[in-house]
Amino acid sequence: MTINIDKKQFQQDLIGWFLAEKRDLPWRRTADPYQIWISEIMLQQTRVDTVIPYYKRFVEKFPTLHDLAKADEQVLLKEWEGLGYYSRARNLQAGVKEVAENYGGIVPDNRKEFSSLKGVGPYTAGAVLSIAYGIPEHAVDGNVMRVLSRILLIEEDIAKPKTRKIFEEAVTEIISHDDPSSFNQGLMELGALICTPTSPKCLLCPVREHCTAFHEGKQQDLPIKTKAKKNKAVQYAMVAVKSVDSVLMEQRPSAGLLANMWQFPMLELAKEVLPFEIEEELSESFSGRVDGVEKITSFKHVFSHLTWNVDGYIAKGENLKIPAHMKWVTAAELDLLPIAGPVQKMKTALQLRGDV
DNA sequence: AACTCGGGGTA
DNA sequence: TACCCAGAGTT
Repeated sequence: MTINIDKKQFQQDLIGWFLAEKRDLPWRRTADPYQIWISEIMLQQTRVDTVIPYYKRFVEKFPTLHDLAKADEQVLLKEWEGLGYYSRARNLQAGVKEVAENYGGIVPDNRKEFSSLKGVGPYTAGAVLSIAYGIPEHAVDGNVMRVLSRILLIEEDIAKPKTRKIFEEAVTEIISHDDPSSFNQGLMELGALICTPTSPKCLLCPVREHCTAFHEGKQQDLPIKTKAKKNKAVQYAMVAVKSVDSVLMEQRPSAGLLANMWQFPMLELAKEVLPFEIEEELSESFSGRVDGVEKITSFKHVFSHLTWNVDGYIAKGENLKIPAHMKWVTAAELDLLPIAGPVQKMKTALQLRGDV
């Protein structure tokens, strides 16, 4: 594509603004490629304000690459609990382990090697390489596509995968080779603070004079993005089966939604059911006796692509034959298991009743 | 290319 | 509600 801006002047205006106005974020206080890597993984599809406390706890718990490489996965997932997209945590550890074993513990400083690691895609590779190593690599995220779609008046649909390549080529063309880190971060900072999705603050924009959309009054119409399809709903029963001093928990499969996270045993339901039907279903699946089933709560949990409608039950179980992915835990042990949002809602309901 | 994968802030 | 967020992996 043809780029009709004054590159040098644009770089100077953008970087000058960034250096003067950048937010004081915890990952901007380190030069450690490992810690910058962590921040970029956490920031995927996740807001800065959400990440900050997780990042601080995480680097305190796993200060070096080797600390994370040797960490227990349950402990790792517990640190990630509530942040979402849990495969990020497991992929990050897989990548870190590979660096420890195959790269002498040194994070690779080139795109080919670094982006071969688990969880490191085109954006994260460019972000870490430019920020940690000062290498002029593109780092195109949602902010960058929005900002550049306006500045360069790019009207391709940013929801389409191949559109990202257009922006990568554009960044490669205009990136500063003197300060690639500030250039890439400047584009993202601009997207976060000034060139926002709705109501961009053009009158405060340091690169307004370079912006084609602003000159043509089209900043509100960009970027072009087609709509995502909406999600589906699924009905579940979530059952806290209690014995004398423990409750039954099950671990989810190692792949798919909430992989390896724990939950109270769940039954997918075709329709609304009565408590005695829950009782029959559970007694049969455990070849034992489950009784006293009582509904204690009901809630909805919305994921990005599906919705869980959950009825929460409590029950008593004796002499159950439980499968390998389940175990009985005490209240103290329960607090150590990584659980996702819907399970946390159930746990809270149980705690309010004094049941766990 | 389309789908999967969380959770929360915001208009 | 619907959209968006410092995206990547799988199919």
